[in-house]
Amino acid sequence: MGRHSCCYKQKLRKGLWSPEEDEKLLRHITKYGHGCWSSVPKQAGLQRCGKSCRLRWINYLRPDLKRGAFSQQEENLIIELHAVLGNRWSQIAAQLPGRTDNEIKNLWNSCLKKKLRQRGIDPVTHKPLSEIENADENKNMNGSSPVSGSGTGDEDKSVSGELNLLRPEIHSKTRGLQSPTQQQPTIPISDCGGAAAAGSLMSTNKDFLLDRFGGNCHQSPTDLVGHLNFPLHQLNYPAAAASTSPADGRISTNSIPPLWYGSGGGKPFDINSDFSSPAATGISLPASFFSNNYKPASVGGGGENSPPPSFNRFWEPAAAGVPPSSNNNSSSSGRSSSFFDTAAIFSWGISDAEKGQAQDEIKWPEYLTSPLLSASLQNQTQLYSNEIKSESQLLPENSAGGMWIHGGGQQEPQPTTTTLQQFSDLSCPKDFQRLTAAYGHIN
DNA sequence: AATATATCCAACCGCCTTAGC
DNA sequence: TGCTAAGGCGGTTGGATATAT
Repeated sequence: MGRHSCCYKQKLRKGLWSPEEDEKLLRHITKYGHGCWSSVPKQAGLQRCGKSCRLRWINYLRPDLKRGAFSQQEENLIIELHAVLGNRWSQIAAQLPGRTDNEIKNLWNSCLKKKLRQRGIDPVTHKPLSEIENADENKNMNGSSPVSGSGTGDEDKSVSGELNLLRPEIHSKTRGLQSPTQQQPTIPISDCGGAAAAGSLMSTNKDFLLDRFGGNCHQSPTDLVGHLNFPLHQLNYPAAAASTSPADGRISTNSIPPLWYGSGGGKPFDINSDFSSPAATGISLPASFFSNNYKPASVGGGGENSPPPSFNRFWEPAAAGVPPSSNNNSSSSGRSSSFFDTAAIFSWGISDAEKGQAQDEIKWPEYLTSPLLSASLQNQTQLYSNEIKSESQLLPENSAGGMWIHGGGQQEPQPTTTTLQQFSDLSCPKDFQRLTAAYGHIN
C-alpha cells in the first residue's frame, strides 16, 4: 500500500493552507458534506489531495473544535488516559470533546512529557522515575537484557505494556494477572467493589482493562444503565487531581478527593460530587466547547448570528449579557452531560423506539472503555455524529438556500454561504487572528 | 541588533484496516 | 480470495515564532 494514490499526482499543493483554500473547503463541506474525501478537492476546486483536505477539516476547520489552551483538567485527563491507553491519541481525543488527536499528541510531546519528568514520573510507564531507575540498575546487575521495565524513552514500548496488548499469546496469559512489567499489586477489578475499595489505592492493569472493557466490549446503552453498580477502582495516579506544590514543583495529593475509574478506566470522577449531584460535571461538554458565544440549545437555534450550519441543532447563541465562558466548568451553563443526564437520555429520556433506533445508529466505539464514560461520551459522540452524518445527507446546492437534513429526515433551511470571516467570528477567533497576521487579511 | 537555540504545531508520511468489487 | 481505493492512525518533519546568548 504505502502512499496514497492521490499523492502521486503532480501539481498538488502541499504545506500550509491559505485562507482561500480554507474557505473553499469550508464552503464545500458546509454545502455538501465531505462524502468521499478523494473527490472533495476536485469538487471544491482545490489543488490538494483528499487526505490533506480531510486532515485540514478534522484538525482545523471542523466547527466543533475547541480552540485555545488546554485547561488543567484537560491536561490531567490526558495524562490519566495516557496511563491507560498509551499513545492511542485518537482514543484519548475521543474523550476530550473538541480536541483533536493531533493537538493532544503535540501537547503531549511538547509539554506533558516534560512536566511529568519534572515531577519525577516516567511519561512512558507513568511510574516514578526512581522506581524505573532502580529496576534498570537491578537488571544491569543481573545482566538481563533490557527488554522491559526500564528506560524513559518512548522507544521502549514494552515498558508500557502496549506491546503485550498486541501480542495475544502474552495477552491471554496475563489476563487478570500481572504482566512482567506491572509489578505493583493489582487487585482484579471484580474485587474492587465500590466503597469497599476506598481505602486502597489500586493499580490500573492496562492489559486487563483494555481486554475486558476495551477491544471486544460492545456495551449497549441499556447495558450501561444497568451498570450502575459496576465495579470501581480508585485512581492511583497522583497527577489526576493533584496540585503542584510551589515549593518543590512536585505534585501533592493532599486534600484531593478520591477519583474513581469505572471498570474500564476512562475518565475518573469524584465519587462524592458526581454521584451526589446530577449537575456535577462528571463528564461534561465544556462551556467553552463552541467558542464563547454559544450555549447548548434544546433544538434549533439559528438566527442572525447563527453558528455554522452544523451547529444549529444543538447550539444557540447565548443569551445577551452572558459572558463568554472563562473556564471549562459547564455545570452552570446549559446542558450537562454528566452521568445522570446521560443515563436519562438512554433510559428514560427517550422512548423505547427511539432507544432502539439510537442503538442501531450508534456504532459503539470499541474504545469506550468505561461504562460511565461510554454513556456520557456516547451522548456527546452522538451529537457529533449527527453533524457528521448530516453532512453526507446534504441536498445538492440547487436546493433553495441549501437544506440540511437531520438524522431524522427533517430539513432546515441553511445559509447558502458561510464565509471564512463568519466562521472565524464564531468558532476559532484566535486562529483566524493568527491567520490574519500570517496572511495579512481575510476576505 | 544579530545570531543561535528552543519550542510549538500544522501538515506530511507511511503503515494498517476496512470496504467494495 | 485477492486486489484496490479510501479512511484512519501514530510518528515524524519542517516552518514559524519565541527566547536566550
